[in-house]
Amino acid sequence: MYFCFMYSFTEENYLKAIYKLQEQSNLAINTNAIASVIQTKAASVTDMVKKLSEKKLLKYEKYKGVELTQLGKKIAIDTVRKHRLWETFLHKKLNFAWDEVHDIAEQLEHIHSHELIDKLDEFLGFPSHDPHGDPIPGRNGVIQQNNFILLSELMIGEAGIISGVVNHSAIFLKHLEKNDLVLGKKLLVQEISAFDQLVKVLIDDKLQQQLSSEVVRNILVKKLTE
Amino acid sequence: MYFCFMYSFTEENYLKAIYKLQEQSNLAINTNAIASVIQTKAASVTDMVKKLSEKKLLKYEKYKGVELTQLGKKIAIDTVRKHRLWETFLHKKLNFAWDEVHDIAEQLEHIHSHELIDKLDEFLGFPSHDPHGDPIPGRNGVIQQNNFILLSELMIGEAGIISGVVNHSAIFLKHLEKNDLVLGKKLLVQEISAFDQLVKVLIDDKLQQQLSSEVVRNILVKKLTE
DNA sequence: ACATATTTTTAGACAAGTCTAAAAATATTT
DNA sequence: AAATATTTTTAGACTTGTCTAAAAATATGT
Repeated sequence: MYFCFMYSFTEENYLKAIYKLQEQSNLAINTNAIASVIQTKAASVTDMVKKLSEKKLLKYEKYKGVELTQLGKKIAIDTVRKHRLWETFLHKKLNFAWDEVHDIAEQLEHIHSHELIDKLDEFLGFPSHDPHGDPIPGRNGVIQQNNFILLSELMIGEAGIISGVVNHSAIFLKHLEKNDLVLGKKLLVQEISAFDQLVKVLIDDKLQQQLSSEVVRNILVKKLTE
Repeated sequence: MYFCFMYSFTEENYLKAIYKLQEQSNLAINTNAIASVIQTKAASVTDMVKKLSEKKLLKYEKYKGVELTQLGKKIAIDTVRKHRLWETFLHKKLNFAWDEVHDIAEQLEHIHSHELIDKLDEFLGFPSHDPHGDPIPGRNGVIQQNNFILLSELMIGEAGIISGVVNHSAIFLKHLEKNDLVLGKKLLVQEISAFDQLVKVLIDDKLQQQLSSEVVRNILVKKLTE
């Protein structure tokens, strides 16, 4: 069992941001990248990173970038778990739209109580994914990896179930919702225009629709194999 | 509609504390009283009270004490509303015991989202009271006053329904729960010892029990009139 | 390899909120 | 009404987290 200190709102946000960057690529994580995720300045990141390093939450070498320690990663994943469970609560129980849950969950994820989050998990029926299709880490910190692929990777004649999104912005999510492109829908790729790359899909074997390449590059599907 | 600034965690706590003191008595609210509720020092209270005064949340005259403005009172009541709704959620939906909900609700009450709190209210079925029997302010800020009386005020032969508590400490609440003295139970006063003031009550027409004067002075009941 | 551009860090300042210790005001006692 | 006790405020310092502007280090172009 790791020592259960209490980390601040800000510390948790830095750890979450660094974790996110670490998952996204194997490149060294530099100050500017963190600053852009956190919406702050590089100088502030340097200060904070030094403090986190002293607390053994990450390894930091001047001018070389940072890397989370086991402990830092555990806190980050814990915060992601809380975020995604709260998002699920807001969507499933309080009927918030999937584009409205993120900002409120950003606040809720910093409530400190292991018991609370475990009881919330149970109340929600131990959900495996949040409203955007992202996997919810277990209380042991294990994240079940998705094997979703981009809708843009499907060939003509192939089908998939909408299972997640790459772009999480409210404007994109609202756009999908308006076009009936929500989690669980079945999509069959019928045609890809050689001229403008528009993709003609059949939604749930009923409705035909044209999707822009911007859209198909941001939808994740579980490929159906007949 | 009042101007919807964002108040800090700390500001909300000060306003809540002052509101609580204002409800408890009509005496001027002095720095030390606030310090003791907030668990801080009088000097810190002076500093904060000046800032709140500049923000028009309260009226402050040096050495004379403070008084909430309309706006300050509105924020305070709003915070109480959030606190009690979250307590209700934790108890009713997540099955926390009534002595466990306070500390978590102290954190949750500072989440900023009117939409969240209104949807939570709806999800809970617009509850009128929290798990300790305290009334939940409406979204308009109106608090329905209870007409509960102390169990110690009942005469021999009179009966009441347990409807609230005066002492909110976890140790007292745990004690009540262990003795089956929870909200909704019917109590009939059968005997009051002239010697040691122990009160013999009949719980739900079944179980007889002796209650200390410390206990009967901290239970609120709705008097039953036959 | 040298000059230039970019990134990162340092230095010093600021805001919120807290503290201790001392000074000022108020309250109480005689 | 003077002396004492209590309460409240001020002054200056500290912490967390942020910022700007300048300095130092690293990366890039030719």
